[in-house]
Amino acid sequence: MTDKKKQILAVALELFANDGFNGTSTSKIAKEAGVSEGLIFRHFEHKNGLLNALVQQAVERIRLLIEPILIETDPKKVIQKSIDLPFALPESEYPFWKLQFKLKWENDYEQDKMRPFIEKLTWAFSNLGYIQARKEAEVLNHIIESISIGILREGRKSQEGLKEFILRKYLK
Amino acid sequence: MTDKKKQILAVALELFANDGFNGTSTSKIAKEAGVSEGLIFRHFEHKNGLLNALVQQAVERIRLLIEPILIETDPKKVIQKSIDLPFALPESEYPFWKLQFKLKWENDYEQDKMRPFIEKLTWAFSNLGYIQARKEAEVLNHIIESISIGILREGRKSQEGLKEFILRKYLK
DNA sequence: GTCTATACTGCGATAGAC
DNA sequence: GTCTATCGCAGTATAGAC
Repeated sequence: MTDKKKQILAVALELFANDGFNGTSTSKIAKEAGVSEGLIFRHFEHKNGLLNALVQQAVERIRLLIEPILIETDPKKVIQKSIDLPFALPESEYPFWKLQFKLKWENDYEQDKMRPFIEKLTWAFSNLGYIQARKEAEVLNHIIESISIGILREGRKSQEGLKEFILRKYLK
Repeated sequence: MTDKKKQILAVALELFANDGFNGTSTSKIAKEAGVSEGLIFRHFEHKNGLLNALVQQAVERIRLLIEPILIETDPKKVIQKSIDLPFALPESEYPFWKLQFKLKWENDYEQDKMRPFIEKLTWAFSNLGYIQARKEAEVLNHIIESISIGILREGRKSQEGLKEFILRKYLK
């Protein structure tokens, strides 16, 4: 992957996240990336190719993000790390995750990338003696998702107070 | 409001929810609504006027939706009705709420329409003896938001099992 | 640079309500 | 006879994909 290609993707990501796919023109991407518009089509064929590449990246990034949780063997740590997840996102990656959350509303977006994460949470709750471990996991996953959305939309600070509160709720 | 005007709004809602604002052309709206394109502009001035009208409707619908909760005087019923909220949405209104959730990602969308709802939840938890009533309310609000999203994306059934579970969690 | 899509305008015409 | 809601369609200007 050449530098210019990376640069195009980075700019496309930022613009798609802010203005939406249809709200972003290829010419604007080219200008902001400091490349000719033609180069975009050389690398990605059509505008949609840009989006596809970005979605592909998402699969890998999600995997990396939840991997430390999946290999954790202490159930309490699983839960603690899970709650920490949205707060640990580097701010530089906010546009990336913003785009993913927006894309979830598109009909052809493959859902369920978080399935193994929920399984692991279920395992953790089960291990801690919760009867309805699966539901407990789903609820916590809901909380984490919604907090993530809050952070991406209004910044980490808007949610920070909740972290300790939830940790205590689950790990007392 | 004439029938055709209503029809235009209904179609615009559906298309905006599915294909996004920028992804929907006024000519397509006109065709699907069975009206001339000119009529759209006669009634709404510009394409954005359509969106404004839809957002205006949202304010009112949200008010109607949470009103029964706001006037409730029994704290347990407040919580019970709140949890029931996303499950009680008529399926015919799903596109409407879908659009609202999508719009939340736009920069100029006025957030915080749910503020009074959170206040009421806080009041309820406070009344039930919870120490950190405010945080408790925020967490439940997160759960309800995320469940709503799940229902809008994957249907009511995908979340139904959680309802009883959460009710019991909070009202036992 | 080319070509298409799209927001928006303008206007003549019709049919029904009062 | 006027007013209002509508149609149908020609036309302009611009943006945007390629």
